[in-house]
Amino acid sequence: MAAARVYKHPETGDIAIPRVMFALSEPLRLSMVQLLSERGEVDSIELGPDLPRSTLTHHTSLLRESGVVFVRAEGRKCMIQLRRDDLETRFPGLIGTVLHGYQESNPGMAEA
Amino acid sequence: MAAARVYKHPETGDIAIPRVMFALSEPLRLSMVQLLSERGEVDSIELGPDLPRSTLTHHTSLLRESGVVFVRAEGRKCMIQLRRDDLETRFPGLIGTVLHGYQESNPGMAEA
DNA sequence: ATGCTTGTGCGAGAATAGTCGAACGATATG
DNA sequence: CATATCGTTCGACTATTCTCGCACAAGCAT
Repeated sequence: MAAARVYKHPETGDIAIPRVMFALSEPLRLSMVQLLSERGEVDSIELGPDLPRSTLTHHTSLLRESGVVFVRAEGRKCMIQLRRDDLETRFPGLIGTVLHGYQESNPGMAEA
Repeated sequence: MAAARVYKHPETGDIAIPRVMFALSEPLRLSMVQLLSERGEVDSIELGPDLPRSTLTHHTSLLRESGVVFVRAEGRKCMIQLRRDDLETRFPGLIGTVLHGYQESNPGMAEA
């Protein structure tokens, strides 16, 4: 039986640069994307274990709707990963340079 | 004699990626940066000839304070240009891929 | 069946962002 | 000197975003 929760994602061609830029303009979401870049697919709870659940849902929804991440339900979990290939297709090098710039100012985050 | 208006710009090292992403997340500012990319230094009025002047100032100030552009006064004019070299230093390839992505969805803008 | 875990959606409050008119000041022109 | 041009600032209004408590529902364990 299909998962109860099915998530809608924009088609690769419909990913809009202003929305991607906006999604990556908030430090909290930037840190989430940084973590996804390192770890591949994770349970969304790992992106903000101390956040209130509605705050976490708000940000993961924005990342999904902007086309930055894929989300799929796995039982009651919510698995999330970077849409790296689609973002590379549409905006080559964007994620790499943004995360590199991010790590320059937040070097300690990688160990978290 | 020095220009009456002297503009403050962040040092290259102080340009923060979230602020750059934010500056480039608004379609109006994206179109301004697209135009600067093509024409080099221009009178700021060329970025939005039909905009109310306070709206134009609001956006040009945000672009300057985020580190995306250089601004200098020339008499009563306001000359503005992309900080291309500094942005390439800090975030290699960012501007190129963002503007390429922007033009994919707004092909007619180049002739404006 | 009950209890726990986790996500979602609603709604509220606070903060931020976008728009822009009006007033003012500096520069340039007549 | 008067007028025109253009930028800035203030303040107001509207819109959007961020945070998050609460209630509810689905999945899982007991």
